[in-house]
Amino acid sequence: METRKVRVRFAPSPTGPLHMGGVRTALYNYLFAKHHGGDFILRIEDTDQERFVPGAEEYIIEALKWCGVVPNEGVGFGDGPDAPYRQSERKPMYRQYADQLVNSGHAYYAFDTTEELGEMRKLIEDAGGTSSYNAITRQNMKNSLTLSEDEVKSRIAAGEHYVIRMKIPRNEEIRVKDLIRGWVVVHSGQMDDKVLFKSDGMPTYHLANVVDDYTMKITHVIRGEEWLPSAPLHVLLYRSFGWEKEMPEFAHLPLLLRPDGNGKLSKRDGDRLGFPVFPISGSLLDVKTKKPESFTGYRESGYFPDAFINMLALLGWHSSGNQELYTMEELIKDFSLDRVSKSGAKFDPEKTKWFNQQYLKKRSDAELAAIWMKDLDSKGIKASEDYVLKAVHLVREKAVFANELHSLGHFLFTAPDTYDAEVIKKRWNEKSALFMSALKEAFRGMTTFTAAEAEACFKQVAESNGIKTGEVMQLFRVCLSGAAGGPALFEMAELLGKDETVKRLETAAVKIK
RNA sequence: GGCCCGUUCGUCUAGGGGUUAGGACACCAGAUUUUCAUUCUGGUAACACGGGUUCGAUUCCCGUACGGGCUACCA
Repeated sequence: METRKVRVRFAPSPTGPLHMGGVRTALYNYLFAKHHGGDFILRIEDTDQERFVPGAEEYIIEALKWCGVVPNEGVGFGDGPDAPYRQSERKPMYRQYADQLVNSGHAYYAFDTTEELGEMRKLIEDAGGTSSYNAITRQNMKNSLTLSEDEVKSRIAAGEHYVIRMKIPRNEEIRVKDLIRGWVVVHSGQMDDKVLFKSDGMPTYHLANVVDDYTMKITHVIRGEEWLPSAPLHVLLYRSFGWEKEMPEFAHLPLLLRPDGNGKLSKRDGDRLGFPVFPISGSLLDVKTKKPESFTGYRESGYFPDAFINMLALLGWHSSGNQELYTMEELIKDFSLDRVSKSGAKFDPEKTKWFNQQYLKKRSDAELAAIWMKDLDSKGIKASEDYVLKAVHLVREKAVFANELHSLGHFLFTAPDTYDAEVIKKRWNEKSALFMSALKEAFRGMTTFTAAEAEACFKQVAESNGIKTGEVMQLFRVCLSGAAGGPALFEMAELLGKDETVKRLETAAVKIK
């Protein structure tokens, strides 16, 4: 029965940085589209010029690119048959649809001022009523249902501000079929006459979203659960337009919740608990205060995009098996909306780190070396590719993030200037100092200096000095690296090379007192 | 307040009328490792509650509680 080509859209509004919940919505749309060989469209919903944030759109585009969730049509990704994809650029087309609804009796003009609306709401609230502008209350307001045709005309002619409201039927059950939750039924008496067309000449989300989805031939609307309450209105809109046959299917995704306590995940939680909430770092004006606010991203925190995506995919969706690690191809192959959970998912920063670690393990030495090399460059440290490659090999197993490679192995490039005080206090004495001196001389005399040879030499010197290797092993490590822990000791010595090892032992003998 | 949605280990989840309720993160213990990390092995830990339906409910139904979302000329 469903023969149309699958077309889905991600439709954020440019009011700030796209947060990870939005990325997940985009991802699920993308996976669904690709799974069905369909189209994934990016549409920018900028019908509210008050809340427009410069740069937000660019941020959204860059974020999607970094994540590899790439639309095949839409703002920033090339035009398709339904361009433009920015609602502000589609402005001229909405009015006719609003008029169509007025003419067919599904909508009406309303002239009430903000003050009048406020008064009405207060009255209803005091009386213990529920919804505000509805089949009952609209009879007492200033609109084309209560005013004479002539007065409506003259008000409009006089340039009075007005909006167009949906005329919600008085007594009907509105049924929405949600692919994740099943049928959701709402009584029209509980809905209110939402504004469809604003006095500034722009449509509201409700009108624009339905008109665009219809004209763009969207087959499935996959969006956050916060839209579920307005879904009945959208169904009514399709019906009023006579577009029921073309109405897309709906799927409302469970929300991403904060790790501790309850509630929707927000920027604040990230700041407070120390994890990124956004895909990439940046600074944009706050939609409310209009002041610049900077924020940290997964990219800058050292996460791999595929790890980030893998984690996000599993926050609200799971296949039937026990698989946790998925490539994008596997996600596309396995994804289905009927396996999306109904309940909100608390975000777990710890598991996100684990995902990154898994992906780091999959990276080759060369890939990690390239990242470390950049880091070294920025610090003005010169090193050969071959050397960095070997350094990666030594420290990679300790890393969760590629950007911590340097802190894990900085001593492979720069000699230590401080030494672990605890180890020195415990192990540095006359006897061990003597040993280090003997070791240094023994090393100096070696012609080749492999890890195995260095280790054999170390043991021999220990034996001839009547000292147990356990007593001086860690001390040797501290002399070389300054740190009590680190990579395999003799491997490290081999990489540093004989000369550097001897030199560091000399320096240590002088510096440690 | 009203409406809507939800509820399996601390967290993400699998499962489904009869199961030792499975996996993963985290945590704990042991093994390996000169250290740390890795790896391996093992362990603690869950069907919100109350009624039904049923021979039997964690699974189906209804309530309750709790949680969340929405309730703008915002999306």
